[in-house]
Amino acid sequence: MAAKTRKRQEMLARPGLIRRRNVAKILKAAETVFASKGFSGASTAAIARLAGVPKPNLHYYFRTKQALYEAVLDHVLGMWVDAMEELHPGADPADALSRYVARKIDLSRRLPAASRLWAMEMLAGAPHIGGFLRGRVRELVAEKSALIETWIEAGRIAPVVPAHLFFVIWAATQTYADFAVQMTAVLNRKSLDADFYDTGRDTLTTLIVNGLGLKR
Amino acid sequence: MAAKTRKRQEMLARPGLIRRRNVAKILKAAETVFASKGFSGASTAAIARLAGVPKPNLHYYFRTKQALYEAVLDHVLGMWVDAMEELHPGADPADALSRYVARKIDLSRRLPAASRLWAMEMLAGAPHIGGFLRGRVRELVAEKSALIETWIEAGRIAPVVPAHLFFVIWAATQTYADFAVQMTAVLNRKSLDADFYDTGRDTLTTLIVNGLGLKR
DNA sequence: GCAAATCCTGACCGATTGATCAAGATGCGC
DNA sequence: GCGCATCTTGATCAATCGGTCAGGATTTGC
Repeated sequence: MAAKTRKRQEMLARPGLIRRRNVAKILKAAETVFASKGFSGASTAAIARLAGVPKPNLHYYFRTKQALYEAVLDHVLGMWVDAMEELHPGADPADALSRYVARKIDLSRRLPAASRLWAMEMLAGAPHIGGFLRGRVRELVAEKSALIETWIEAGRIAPVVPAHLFFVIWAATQTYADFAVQMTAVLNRKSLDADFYDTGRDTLTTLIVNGLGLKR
Repeated sequence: MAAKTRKRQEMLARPGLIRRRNVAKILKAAETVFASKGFSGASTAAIARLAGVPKPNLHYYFRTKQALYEAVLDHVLGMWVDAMEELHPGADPADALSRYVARKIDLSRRLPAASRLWAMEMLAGAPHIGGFLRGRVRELVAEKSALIETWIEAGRIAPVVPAHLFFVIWAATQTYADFAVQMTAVLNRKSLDADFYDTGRDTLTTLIVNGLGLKR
């Protein structure tokens, strides 16, 4: 039964050195272009140019612009969700929140395009990930909100509406990727170094930890 | 010398009831479309359709897409800058910061498209407002940062890097416009009512005021 | 009420869009 | 090194893009 020849779609997904290298190049370029121009504003020609491949070659690996976009999104959504696992039962509230903030800001520094693509999707009205938001993310937020509530009931942190706490954390960490251009412009810097992000992390952590009545 | 007929450009800027009404319709539609699709992704046809005017009519009032975009931006940039005036010497730190947060969140509720357009510009790399950021905004931030510093030196608020405090405030207030779609999806709500924004305002205000060692 | 200025719009333009295809080039299993 | 699968690419497609224009309709100033 282990057929020698599989279906077309599966074959296209099979390893193959050339394939993997080209797909990686295209995905990376696509993430950058989609993140700065949005889905409608991005052109497959621009992506192909940045990836260093002819346009028909891009369509050889990804049939449609939509398929390419969804492939890029998959990667981004995964990382976004995974980061929330820093908040888990048994962790010390101040520790867990600090770790989550640190991890989110680290993502903003190392992979800013991912954060920007997420933001771009939201600005566009989340037309491609509505189901994901109403499914996986909603469950995740419900679960983590319940955890925060237990901390509050146990008197370990000050009362707060968990969802809004998350909104603040998400916004204030992702801003270090999404609004990096504004930061460099306003501060008159050529680029943002590690110290800069560390200061951001410390500022936000202090506000949250002190704000929730915790001591560091 | 007060010529009866002025230059073409000035005449085009003259009042006129029909003109004002149509320009307003187009600007409003343009703000919405640019905010969700970005400059490159927005089509003049889509803007004209939403505004309820034929496409050539749109080009009658705004020669180019670029000119229309800049007209929309003007409006947005002005509001963004004005809000910062809540932070002024002589104000009580807790009061001033609370007011600024409240005003910014109020903007996010009442005029979300403006905030989204600002965010869209940043994601695109601020290609149209780089000069504005490095000029007016940089001055403004320097001025307000100096004010924060005086509060710190006077022992009225805990030490903090002013710029990063601003980054947190900007992000956590604008997120109520930029990421509203995510919020409705995650919380399973059809729309976000006034109570929702008030809770957000209170959450953020508490975090900042407590976080900076102030009592409410 | 009559000009002149303003406003409106169908038709149209070249450029760019996402996507396709045939045919050739290259890589790889055996 | 043969043969098949994979990869590459120039040429090309219809659709949409931003923008123009002529000329008719309407408003406005006097």
